[in-house]
Order: sequence, then C-alpha cells, then structure tokens
Amino acid sequence: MSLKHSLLVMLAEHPASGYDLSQHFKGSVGFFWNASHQQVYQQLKALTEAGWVRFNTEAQADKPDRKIYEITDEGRQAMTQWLREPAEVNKYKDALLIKIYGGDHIEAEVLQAEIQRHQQLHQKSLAKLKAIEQEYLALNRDQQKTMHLPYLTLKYGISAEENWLQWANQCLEVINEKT
Amino acid sequence: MSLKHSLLVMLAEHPASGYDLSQHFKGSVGFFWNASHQQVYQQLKALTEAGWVRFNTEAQADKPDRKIYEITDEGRQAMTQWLREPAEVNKYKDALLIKIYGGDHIEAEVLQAEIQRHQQLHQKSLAKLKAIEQEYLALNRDQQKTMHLPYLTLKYGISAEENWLQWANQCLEVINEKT
DNA sequence: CACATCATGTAAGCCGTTACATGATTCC
DNA sequence: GGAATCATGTAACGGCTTACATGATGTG
Repeated sequence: MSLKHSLLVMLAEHPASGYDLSQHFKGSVGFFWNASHQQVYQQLKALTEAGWVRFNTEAQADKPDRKIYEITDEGRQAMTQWLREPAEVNKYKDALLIKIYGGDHIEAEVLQAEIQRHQQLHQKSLAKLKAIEQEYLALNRDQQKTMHLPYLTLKYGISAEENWLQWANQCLEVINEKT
Repeated sequence: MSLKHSLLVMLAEHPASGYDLSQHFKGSVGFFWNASHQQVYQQLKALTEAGWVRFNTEAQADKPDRKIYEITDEGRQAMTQWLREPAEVNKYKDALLIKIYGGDHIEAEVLQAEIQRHQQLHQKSLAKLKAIEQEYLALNRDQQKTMHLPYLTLKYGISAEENWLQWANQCLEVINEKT
C-alpha cells in the first residue's frame, strides 16, 4: 500500500492537518494519487500509532480545532526506505474503456455522449494542471530548482491529459463514421 | 465495482472458463482492466449466484475439468444497463510518480535506475500491444468492422504507452542535468 | 433558506491481495 | 529435477468506499 507513504512524502515537505492533506489530493498530487478524507484520517491514526507521525492540536477561533501532523524521525526513515524500494508498475483501470470495448451492445449516441462528458472533465483537469504549471513558471530559478521533480510529475499529468483528449477526438470520429 | 461487468462484457462475446477470462486480462484487455485469477473465480461464483451467468462442466482428458461460463438473459440485461450508465472518470494511481515527487530524499542514481526499469517494462507492454494491433490489421474488412470499438481501446493503450516512454526520457534528462 | 467550506471522525461492508492448496503434463 | 502451464478454488486480511455523524461560518 502506498497511501501511508504518500502522506509521509507530503508531510516531509511541511506539517499539515488531515484536512490539508486531503485537499492536496484535489490539487496536482491528485493527478497520480487519490484518497477520500475518511481514508486520510484513518491512515493518519494508523501512522500515529506506528510512531511515524505526531500531531499538535491547534485551537482556532470560530473554526474547529486543527490537528497539525508532522513526520517523526522514524517516519522519515520509513519514507526513504520505501522510496528506495522498486515501485510496482501502475495498473490502469478504466471503466470507460470497458464501456467502449463493449459499446456495440448500446446505442452509438449514448456512447458518444458519454465520451463527450468525459472530454469536458478531462479538459477541466488539464486546465487545472496548466494553471499549476503557470504558478511554477512564475517562480524564480532557486525556487524552481527545489520543485524540479514535482514539476516532472505535473508535466506527465499534462501530457497524459493532452494525449487522452487527442485520442477521444479520434474515437468520436470513428464512431461517427459508423452511424 | 466493474469487475463483474467487465466479465459480463467478455462473456457476451463468447462463453469462456475462469481460466480463459483471467488469461484475457493478460492480453489487450489487461491494459485497462486487471484481476487476479482468485478474484475472477470469486466473482464468477457471485455472478452465478446472482443468475447473471451459468456454467457447464467440460471434462478433459489429461487436464482438469473446465467450467465453461456463459451469460444469461438477465446477465445481458444487467450488462447493457451498466453500459448505459455514466462511468466514473478514471482515478490514476501511480506509486512511481510519488517516488519521483519525493525523489529529492534519495540518491539520483536510485531514482534513475528505477525509471529505467519501468521504461523496459513499458516498452515490453507497448510491443505486446503493437503485436495485437498487427493481428487486427491482418483481418479482412468485415472482421475489422466487428472489432472497431475494441481496436479503439487498443489504440489508446498504444498512445498512452508511447506518451509515457517519451516523458520518461525527458525525466532522465532532467535528473541527469541535476547531477 | 439552502448549499458550500472548514474540520473532524466512526462503522459497516465490499473489493482485492496474499497465502495456501491440489494435481497433472510438458518443456528445458 | 525444476519450472512453467493448465485448471480450479478457499481463507484471511487489509484497503477503500459508503453511509452516518456533528457543528460552525460564509455565500447565493
């Protein structure tokens, strides 16, 4: 499992609350890893019990308290050890592709509409990633240097989304020709 | 969950055994959906109990018996209903990208070696997909027509793998420059 | 007035992986 | 002799999702 370790990697950058971490999954990191807030809280509990993170409660006026988590030395050690281990090759699982695969069993229009719906969502996702890229490009050189590797993951997200959109257009053309 | 429905889509093409189905996941379908043989057998059991598939035991000389599963009318109905439902957008989860994201915590050489290892695996996967494409292209027009939609999913696999490999090369260059 | 955001969690259940189990044949 | 392929499964565990729960503030 990698969620625990993903959280450690994020906490190694700077301390954060469970809420912050789950919000982070809606940003650039969200492109290649995801978790619901429930799962984040569950894993933070497990990480605390394992001694890999600890937290301080921060009282807030007008808002609920925040538990600010930080990585411990043991956590940092566990993280670097994990980082050095070989990663499993990503297993792609996409229900839309199954629906296209079996698309002859339903009306072409339904399939087209669904692909178009996904196109819109992917376009949104691409726009978000490009906006994050603009933020990166606005940084000065020294700041960029420390973000070199995260930027590579962002670039992958952008190229993957662009590739997807290009393919979806071809898809719609082929299905149109059939009608 | 989509495994049940993926199995229905495959069985809608033609009857197959649990073994056949899990082998299918190692072929072209494996690019966008995966399941271990254990899970396939578990789900076939559940599908049988739900009345969506039924099986006939086929005795074989010198080999264990095969249970040949076929889709029932109820199963076919459940499948088309599922196909018509909107699909969730694919959630990409890639441990390698987390490792690159947090790659500053480890030696550049370790990271490079890991990326290169993945490159080899992706190259293999691409070669396999291209071999399947050659089989498709060797078919006559009528045969191709019935495979139009599965071919689209195959083309996605090819372009996604090519895109990945291109990005990995850029990655290695960037990491090299840092050293 | 309802909905979104901030902020935290528990409980139940399903999905999927890992480990275990069996047994024959074929290939190196 | 050992590994791979064919062919089927069960059991246990852990990961992840869904449903439920609370409560304040700000926005349309």
